[in-house]
Amino acid sequence: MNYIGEAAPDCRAADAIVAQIEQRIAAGVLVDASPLPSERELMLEFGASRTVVREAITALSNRGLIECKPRFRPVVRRVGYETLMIATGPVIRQLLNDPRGVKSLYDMRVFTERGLVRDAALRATKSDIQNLKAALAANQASISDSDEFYRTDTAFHGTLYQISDNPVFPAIHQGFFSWLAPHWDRMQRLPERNEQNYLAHKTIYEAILERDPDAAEDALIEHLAAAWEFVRDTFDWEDDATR
Amino acid sequence: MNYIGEAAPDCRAADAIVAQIEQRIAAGVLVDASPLPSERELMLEFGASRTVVREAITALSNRGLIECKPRFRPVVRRVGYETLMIATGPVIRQLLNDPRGVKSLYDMRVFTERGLVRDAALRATKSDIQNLKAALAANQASISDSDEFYRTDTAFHGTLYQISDNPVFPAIHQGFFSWLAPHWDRMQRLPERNEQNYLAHKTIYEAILERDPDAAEDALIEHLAAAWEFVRDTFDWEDDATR
DNA sequence: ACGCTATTTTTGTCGTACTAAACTGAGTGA
DNA sequence: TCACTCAGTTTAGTACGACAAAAATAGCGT
Repeated sequence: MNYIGEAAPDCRAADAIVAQIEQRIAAGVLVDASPLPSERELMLEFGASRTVVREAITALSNRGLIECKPRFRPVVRRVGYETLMIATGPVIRQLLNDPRGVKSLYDMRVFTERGLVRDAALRATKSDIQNLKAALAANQASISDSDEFYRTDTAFHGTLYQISDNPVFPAIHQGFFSWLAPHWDRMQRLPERNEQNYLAHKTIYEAILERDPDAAEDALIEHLAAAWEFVRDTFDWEDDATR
Repeated sequence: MNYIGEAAPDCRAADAIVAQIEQRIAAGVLVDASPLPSERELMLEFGASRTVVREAITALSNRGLIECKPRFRPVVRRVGYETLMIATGPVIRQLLNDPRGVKSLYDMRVFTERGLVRDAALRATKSDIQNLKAALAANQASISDSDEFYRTDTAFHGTLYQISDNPVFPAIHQGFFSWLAPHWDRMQRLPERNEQNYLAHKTIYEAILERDPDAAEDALIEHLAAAWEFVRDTFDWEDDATR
């Protein structure tokens, strides 16, 4: 069995072109945000037919390395960790068709944030804490406006993802947010629930302030468990534990 | 701004076909491991040219929803969490061109396993512990055979990923393993290092046995930090902190 | 120098054709 | 009867040409 991300020994002509272009993007020959050469140029350059060139382009597009607007030139996009989320998007959407997929993903989120708040409690800098405080204040200020509260809620959690200096985390936050959003949009939002969530955030914040990772983790678990109860009702899962 | 995993209002004909086929796979009309209809059939069915059909097929292939061997019929593959890793593979490879990418990913692994060992210490069942014990024994038995040790080492960590009942974790383990493997292959392996790693595994195991999450986490951190020191040397990073 | 229009590219899609490989079934031999 | 071989058929991979529509560009007029 091969590795997961492998390429079989190139049998398709397009794969070779894909590899070449990938390399050029990595090497910086093709600069970020600049358009790809036209298909004809690529044909000449690689000595392939337009069919193959176009196939390569779609492949690169699906991999998230270039951005293809319908009738425009493809644009090179230097890969960042957001690109990961683009590539995973379609698959995730498939997985979320099954409510269990939503649960699994949500559990992943809980797992991640548990680790994050622990780390925050242990290693948050002054500036981190200031950011958290600001996010919390914004959160409190918007309790009565459910839409705005949703945004500041997300932002508060996002701040947690930024405390770690690992650039992967903000991308993951973006991913969780956009994947789970459709399900959260269906949840009814009420000021009293907002209040409850705000208080949970506050508890987490204070635990971080007191450098108490266990308390922070417990508060987060309780917070997200409560939130899950709100969301689970929006599913029309027919409780088919069989399938 | 759109969601991350969205599809723009279909302007490309292929996208419509992709969506249709995606839906059929999700609905179970196209069964797992069964071949896709031939391109001609799809042409007739969707009233599109072969070009478009083929484009849709490559897209599905890149998304990991079907498996395309060079001259064979594409095979439907019901998406699981491994599919995620397939989709992310190419992007990850790009990110790993930069040593900082390797570091970020490795840190993600450390972060993940820290949470996993904590959970294991708190919630591992008898059967989990038995699995860990077996993995540890296999690990010990292969200290002198570096190749075999590498396998059992990976398996030991993999056991940690399986303790959580979340199916995402085993997939993540597969991902970490295959992405980081190329770098680890370059690391020289010596029996004494194997011994050292085995002892670290044993410490982790014992901490889990004693239901001590902090000790387990600390042992894991130390273990992976030491392993990182071994790997970092294999990079030819010119210490360009500028870029 | 600026805005509008006409011309040229370029992309998206279609059709056809040809090659080589995989699939199918009939026929042959043990 | 079964397995095996070999031709014929189907299909994927690739190439070439064509055309409409949209974008990019050049040219024109003011």
